[in-house]
Amino acid sequence: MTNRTTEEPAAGRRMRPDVRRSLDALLGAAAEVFEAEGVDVPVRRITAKAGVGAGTLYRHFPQRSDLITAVFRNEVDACAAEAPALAARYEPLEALRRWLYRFTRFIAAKQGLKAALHSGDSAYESLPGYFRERFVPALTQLLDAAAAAGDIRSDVPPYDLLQALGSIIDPDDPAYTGRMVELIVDGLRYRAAPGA
Amino acid sequence: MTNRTTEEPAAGRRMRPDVRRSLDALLGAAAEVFEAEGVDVPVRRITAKAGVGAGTLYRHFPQRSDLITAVFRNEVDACAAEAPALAARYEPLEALRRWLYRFTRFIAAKQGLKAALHSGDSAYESLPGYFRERFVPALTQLLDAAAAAGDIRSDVPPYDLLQALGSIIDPDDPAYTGRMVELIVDGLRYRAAPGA
DNA sequence: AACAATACGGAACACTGTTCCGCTTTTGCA
DNA sequence: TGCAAAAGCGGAACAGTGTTCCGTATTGTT
Repeated sequence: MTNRTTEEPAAGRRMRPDVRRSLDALLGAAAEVFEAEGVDVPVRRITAKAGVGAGTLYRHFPQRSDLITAVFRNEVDACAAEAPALAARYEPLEALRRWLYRFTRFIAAKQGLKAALHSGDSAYESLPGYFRERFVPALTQLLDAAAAAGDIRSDVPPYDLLQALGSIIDPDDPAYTGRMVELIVDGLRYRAAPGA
Repeated sequence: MTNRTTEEPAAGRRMRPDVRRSLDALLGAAAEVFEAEGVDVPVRRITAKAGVGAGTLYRHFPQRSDLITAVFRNEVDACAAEAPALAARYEPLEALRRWLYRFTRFIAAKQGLKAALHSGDSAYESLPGYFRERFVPALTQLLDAAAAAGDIRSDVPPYDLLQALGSIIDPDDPAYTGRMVELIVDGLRYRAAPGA
């Protein structure tokens, strides 16, 4: 895997080769280190692995969260993209349930990501924005379909659910996480408008 | 308020007066600083306010969480103690709902406490233990009563609920928090065993 | 080939939590 | 009461963090 960065050459200008090298090295190193040790890893470990100075990292990623979103962008998109696929293959309620599981597994797999999302630390400020932007439309589609089918209520804001599930998730206890997904789905079903 | 520490003189021995002085100063300073700036405040701020050295703090509270539990002990107990009171005054389901609100408000009021509870940081290890020990019995009573009345299902572990609510709470958005409490209560009602 | 613009590396800084130790206070005992 | 031993104290010192800054190296342009 050549690991080319997806970063756009700002304003049409070609990217300097040394910039591309550092960027690729940083993203590659960060991906490996995040996977192994979580997103809370010290910056020095990333720069060392990338063979790059601290200044280089901060010029490209002024906020820590910029690096994280860059690293996880593809996987976030993939998770969001599964919503339409599930909606096509399953009944509305079942599609919703499956995607919620998929979502929890995604967050749980990224060590420390959950804490970063909800830390309130200003270094992670831009992180929820990207997640919201991608996941809300995906979930909205599933909720609308299930509500139209009369399976669930329609007055719960999608972002509420993402926020709530994203907080609840315990990466070390998938069984507990699963029980809570079911409990919340049941909560959605409690006041379903019958028929469609 | 004289702010005498509640710490027991270990093994019956009387407490040295200088120990009592440092302990009281630390607990008083920590309480004020936690209130104003949250539990994540640097230790130096606490020791400075208490007029005490760092060594003194660490001898009395080897873990950061020891200081936090000591400071919040009374309030935790007060919150737990409201469960029986509510159970006596309201219908089972209403008592449960009210206590859950009370619980969320308690956690939300303590800046940074929520993050500390779920941070996974070893410095906060002993924190969930105390909370669990106090809150689980309180909540169990309410859940059992509501289940016996046929209002809610009976297969949800109390600690699951505490954990889930404790994570969901957003101190800056009480409305959202309230919606989630209601959603979870509805989830509990969805599979209620009818009658009692 | 020479120059300007850009980016690089890593030392330096500021701020954490935590440990360690010389000194002071208190206690127990004669 | 006087005095040695024990216990506790304060704060300097250490280690590890994120972040900035700047002299040097690389690249694009003429």
